[in-house]
Amino acid sequence: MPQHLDVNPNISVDAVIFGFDGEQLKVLLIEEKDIGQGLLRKRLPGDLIHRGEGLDDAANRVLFELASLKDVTLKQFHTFGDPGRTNQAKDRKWLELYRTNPNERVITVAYYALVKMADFVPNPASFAGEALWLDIQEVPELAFDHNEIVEIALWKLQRHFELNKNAYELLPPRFTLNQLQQLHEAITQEEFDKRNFRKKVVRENAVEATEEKQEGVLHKPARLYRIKS
Amino acid sequence: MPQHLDVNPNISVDAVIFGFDGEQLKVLLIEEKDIGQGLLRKRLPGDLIHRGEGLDDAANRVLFELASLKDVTLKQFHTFGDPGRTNQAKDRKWLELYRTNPNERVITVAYYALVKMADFVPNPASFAGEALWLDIQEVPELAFDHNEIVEIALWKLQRHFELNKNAYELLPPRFTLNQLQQLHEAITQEEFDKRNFRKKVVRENAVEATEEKQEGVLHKPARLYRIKS
DNA sequence: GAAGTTAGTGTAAATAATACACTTATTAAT
DNA sequence: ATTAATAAGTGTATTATTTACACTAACTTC
Repeated sequence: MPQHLDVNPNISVDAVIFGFDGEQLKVLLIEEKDIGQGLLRKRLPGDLIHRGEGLDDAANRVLFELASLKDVTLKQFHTFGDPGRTNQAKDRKWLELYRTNPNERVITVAYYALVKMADFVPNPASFAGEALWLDIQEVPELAFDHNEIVEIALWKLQRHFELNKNAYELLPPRFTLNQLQQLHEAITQEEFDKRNFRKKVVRENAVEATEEKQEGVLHKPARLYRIKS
Repeated sequence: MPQHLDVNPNISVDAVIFGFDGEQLKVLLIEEKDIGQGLLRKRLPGDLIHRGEGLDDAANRVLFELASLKDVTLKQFHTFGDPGRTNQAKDRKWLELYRTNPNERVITVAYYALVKMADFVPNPASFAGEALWLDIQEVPELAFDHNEIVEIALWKLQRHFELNKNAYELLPPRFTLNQLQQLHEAITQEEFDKRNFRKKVVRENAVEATEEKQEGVLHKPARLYRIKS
């Protein structure tokens, strides 16, 4: 992470990117390269903002730089500003290595987004390390307060998911109603009745059936649906 | 507004405080003293944060300093960080007078809260100016991007009002069902049917009738209710 | 053709939402 | 005392939404 001269040392942005692999809700993390200091930790994609850079712009820039993701609809959901949030012992070494002033207090404006996992092309040659998807259930200890940020992002996502029609971001262009249901279940952490779920989908009138069917499955193939334009 | 040495010049907090007078939703604004420079403008209560001060703490401090309000449940709702948000011509003079570095870019973390208007004791002797309630419909042009901040605060309030059971913050300890209805109408900007509204209130089971009645009204007096403990 | 697997479908009951009009209790004026 | 004015308080029928629940159909592999 090169240090720009025109960086604002007190303000960063972080992004919690959710993906869905058909079964589990995933979150995109950056695993830093081991630079021979016993430093190998995972964190959210994020960085200090530049002077004169808008917050949304910074979030989009960072996401592109660290994960080659573009044109993602990011939603700002909370700003984390506890004065001790970057003062834990586990983060000390990293700060000393990468920050010109490791004691500077940093607040971070956090965003979340839903993306189709297929849109994400991992970029292992990045200077910052490797980006990877992890199951939301299996997120290890992260840098700084990033575990808390993920938790709150998930909570906000669950809270706003019904209203938020861009849920389809997470699905391929053609999908089965079961995939749609599994997505809802993965996000809300609830189970729904198949028939009732389908009734609701029909009522909401946002998807339409195609003539296509699943192929290569070892059971009755499901009809494929798409989003109504 | 005295300038502390230990201020963070890039980060502020602002608070949108909603009150209800029985008819209209109000917002609490600070009207600055005319210091003989043709400067007499209204703004939200807010200020730069101190170094090492948490965001929530800063919001509570500012609210106490500017409006003597204490123990208010503040909800952080958005962070405004457009690089041009403090660069409008209308704000130039003020920045030059009050800020050691008027060109510094400032992001602001915004909070909102609902308060009983009776809890607010105006504090006209404040160095910063006078605090006053204005109808949400009649908010004039404010400093910086504060009109936008009020608008978004209102939108969030409307969005989260149903869920948010602390609506009763805005009512006196004993209230009529009509007052409760008017409050809902003031916030949602919709009208409800009296009978249906009462049915819903009964279903939600959050209030109970007392033996007391309104006094001194020139019509059938309404029964007074209170929040169930 | 049998076994295994997921797809796909309907109905009844309970709850919630909506639309709508008259009587009652109080005060002020005569 | 009577009346006028005002907001309080109350019920019912209709429609929409939510919930609970079990069997047959289509495809693959052996």
